Amino acid sequence: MKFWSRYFIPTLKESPADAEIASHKLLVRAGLVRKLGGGLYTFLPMGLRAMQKVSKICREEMERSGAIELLMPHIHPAEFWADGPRWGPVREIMFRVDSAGDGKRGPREPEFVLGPTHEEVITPLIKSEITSYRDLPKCFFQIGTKFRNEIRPRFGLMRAREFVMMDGYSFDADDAGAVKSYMAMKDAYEAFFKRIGTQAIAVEADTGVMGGSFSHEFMVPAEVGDDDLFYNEESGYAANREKARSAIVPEGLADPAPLGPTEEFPTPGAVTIAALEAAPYSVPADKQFKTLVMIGDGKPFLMVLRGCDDLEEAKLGSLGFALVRQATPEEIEPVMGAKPGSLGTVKGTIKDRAALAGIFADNAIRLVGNGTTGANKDGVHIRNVNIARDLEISKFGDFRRVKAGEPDPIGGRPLQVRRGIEVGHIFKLGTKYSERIDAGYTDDKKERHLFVMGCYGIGISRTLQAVIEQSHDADGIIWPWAIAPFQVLICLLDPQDAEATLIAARLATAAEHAGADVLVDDRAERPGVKFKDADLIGVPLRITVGGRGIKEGIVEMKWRAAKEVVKIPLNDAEATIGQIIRDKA
RNA sequence: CGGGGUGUAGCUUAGCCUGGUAGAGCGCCUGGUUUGGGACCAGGAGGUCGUAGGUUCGAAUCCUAUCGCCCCGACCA
Repeated sequence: MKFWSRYFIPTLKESPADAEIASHKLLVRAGLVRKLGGGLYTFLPMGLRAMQKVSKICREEMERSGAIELLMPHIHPAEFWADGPRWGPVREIMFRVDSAGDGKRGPREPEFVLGPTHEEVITPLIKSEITSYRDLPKCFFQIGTKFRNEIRPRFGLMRAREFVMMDGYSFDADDAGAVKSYMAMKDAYEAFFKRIGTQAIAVEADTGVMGGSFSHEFMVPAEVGDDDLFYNEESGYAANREKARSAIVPEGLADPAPLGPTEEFPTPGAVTIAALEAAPYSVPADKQFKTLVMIGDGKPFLMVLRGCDDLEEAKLGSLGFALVRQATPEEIEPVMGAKPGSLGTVKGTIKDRAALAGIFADNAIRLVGNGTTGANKDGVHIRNVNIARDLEISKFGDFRRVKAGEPDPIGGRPLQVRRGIEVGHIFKLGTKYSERIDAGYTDDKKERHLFVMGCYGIGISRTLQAVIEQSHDADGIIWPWAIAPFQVLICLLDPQDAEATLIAARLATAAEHAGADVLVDDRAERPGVKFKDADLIGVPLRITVGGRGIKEGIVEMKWRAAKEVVKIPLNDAEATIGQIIRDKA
């Protein structure tokens, strides 16, 4: 039980100028956090209480799934990272630590780094400690601070430089075991998000820098999210933008019959899809071939899409290039023979075909018959272009960005789209990390195998903010019961009145015995101030004890999420409130 | 890192264009009146106007540099 007058809940009437989104404003206004610097936040008592509850539930669900908690150092010797598979892409976000502190030691390469994640630390550990199949499978996790020098910290705790994360790592003897571990984590995640009272959707995701064979992101739907998720509730399909597919190309689609021979026609100045759609050309975007020149590991390649489609760059990962970017106009002309706007892939029109690493095409262009594309001569296009007869494609694949309303790949139902906040991610890594340092075990036939790994993360501090983003109104936070810093607020309107104070104390004790965390607002403030603050800090259950009610022989009970006030007779208020709390927990 | 914005009291900000004693609201302190949805009156404390140069008789205001912060992009829990 805490008394507000002796506790520390610095609430603010106005939002800080640097907060943009509702949850960020409320974190500060409700006295949960204060900013130290960009992406660096102090957790004030209320924020810490909420976060500790999130951590506790996370820990319980991880342990229930069989995972084992440990704690690894935040400071890593740099050699654990140097030359590893992720050193290139990840080093930019790693904080470097100079142990001497005088700038003289290791100025070129850091001696230590602050851990952004722990694959590089746990894999060597397990390599030396687990050598037999008898000790597998194992799944470890920890909950602690992570450091990432984000290029652009954003939205308070949403993308911070220092944040609290649960990270887990599974080690299995074979692929089937790894899939089992992965599914166990998926279940644990779902249980966790359910318990903290938030809606999180598991979506298929791109593996990105982590590598690995497949992964799911857990997204909290919110307008301010940084990712789009495509889903259909009936079919159960859900994927993020990078990964989302749609069934717009029917199975066994026959190529349309050619109308006639290809034919060049002049299109002076028409260098965009839109320009060709307009008069006098009037070629619909979905009858155009769009040819993009990309550079993969220094070598140009072509990507052909429908005019109406956009390239999803994350999907280029399947082509096997380490680094992909768009080509510059200067790079394009010598290869293609024309400037962007008149490019195409009709056989024989590319100036320097040998320079290309490949000509790739999105499956959806198979919907285009008798289409139009650039002639690789400035100001000239070609019509009546048909894929099989006229184009040279080295590989088809799914490279386009899906659009809302397209049929989902499972049942063909329309895809819906929402913004979401990524709060958790699970990866089936395979042997990427174990292979690098030869981490493995011996099986019952004395044969050596590599560990098959998985890794798992939940952004604890980010989840806290995502919950607020999802659960608030114009007056403040509406905490889910399970993670509220306090579940019950005894709003003592007359702290100078002995009778009221006594009643408040009795109710607070009863609530506490029933299992709730109780805050008593005993401040010498006017009722209006107390009610406004109560709404702002979002305590789920408010009990108001005041002179007016006492005269009437009642106290008032109000749920933060509800409108109506319930009057409870004084004589059995303790029992009633205790029962309500026990029912809730 | 590219583009845009912004820095004035603990917080929110006006003043800047057109240079001339730095102003308000909230919060805080004192006294009084109030007391069921952010009270009122009176008095008070609190500011090297981000920092460093420059222009000028004179700079919060104009110029240059620099730093911090915020927003959009690529990346992530």
